[in-house]
Amino acid sequence: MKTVVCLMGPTASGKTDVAISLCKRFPFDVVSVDSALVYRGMDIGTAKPDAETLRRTPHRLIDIRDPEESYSAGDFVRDARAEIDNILGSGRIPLLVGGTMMYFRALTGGIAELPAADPEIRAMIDLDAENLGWPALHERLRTVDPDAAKRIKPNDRQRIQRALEVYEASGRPLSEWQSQAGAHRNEDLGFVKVALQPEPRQVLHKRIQKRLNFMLNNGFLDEVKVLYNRAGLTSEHPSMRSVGYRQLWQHLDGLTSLEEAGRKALYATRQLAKRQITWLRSETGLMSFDPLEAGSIDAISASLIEFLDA
RNA sequence: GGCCAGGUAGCUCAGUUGGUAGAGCAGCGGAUUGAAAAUCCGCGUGUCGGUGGUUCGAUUCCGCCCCUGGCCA
Repeated sequence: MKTVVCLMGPTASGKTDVAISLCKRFPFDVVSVDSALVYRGMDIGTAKPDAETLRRTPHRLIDIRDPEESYSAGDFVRDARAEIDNILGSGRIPLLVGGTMMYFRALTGGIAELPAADPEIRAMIDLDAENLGWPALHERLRTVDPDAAKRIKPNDRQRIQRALEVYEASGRPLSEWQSQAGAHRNEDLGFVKVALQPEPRQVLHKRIQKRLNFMLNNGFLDEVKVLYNRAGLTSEHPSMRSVGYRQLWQHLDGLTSLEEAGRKALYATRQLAKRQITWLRSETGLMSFDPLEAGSIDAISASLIEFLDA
């Protein structure tokens, strides 16, 4: 069984620094697990490692999409598996680093084979939702896929839409697809999971604030302006719904002051961190470390050596 | 100094014809199967500025005091 190391943690927990340190001690090659770092031209607001860092410590699955394109958990599982095989094939060890917990979950726990997203079907569902409201579409879902309707809340537009989309695209309910024995389980890989969890929460909040201020003082708004001025890009694109970008876009739309946009971006980042921490709590077999504690790198290294020798 | 408005949750505010109070935001907990930095679900955290009075009972009515903002001096 081949070992793959996962380094997970909430935003601003210092994952990149830890990854770089670990790369100096082990024959690791880094794969990014981040739904926002995949986009080109989104550098400052995503806290993407800078060019010099990437030159010294290459990260795979960064800058692989245009912001007008979308990327999905399914795409990630396919891409990540290819990169992992690549790294293993060269005799090195994959280090998966990131904060997109659903990507980790999909990779390590498997993800069902499903029809891909279909923009036309989504547009039609959006139109229906505008006329009827999401709870009505939830009722529609109940008739075609009662199991999914039971699971999905009447206001959860994204999941209602996805479930209806799958049914309309394939004629089979989402629940049926998902109950098929999990494809892409990657059971031939041994995932070693390391989590970075700074304590207490307030410390993470301070780091988030400091980092956001730094971004705003170092060209974040200009970066968003460039994206804002692109003819084909809208606030509806998944890339532009990212934390920070969304709020600054609203400011450029004249809906909020810059100050308010900054405040809202701060709130959104904290809430993101909270959701990431919730994912981590439900993760099993995790080795947790506080990255802000002295000697944490040594502690992580010591724990990893056991697994890497085996 | 005088007059007026206000002082209620971390913030912005609502409210109680007298029976110790509730929204939004923030925060906290949870869910999470091709948009996941997304999308949802749940939870009110409080000397109602202070003090004295009236009252069975005062955050609410009255007096005094303190604080903030505005107007007049």
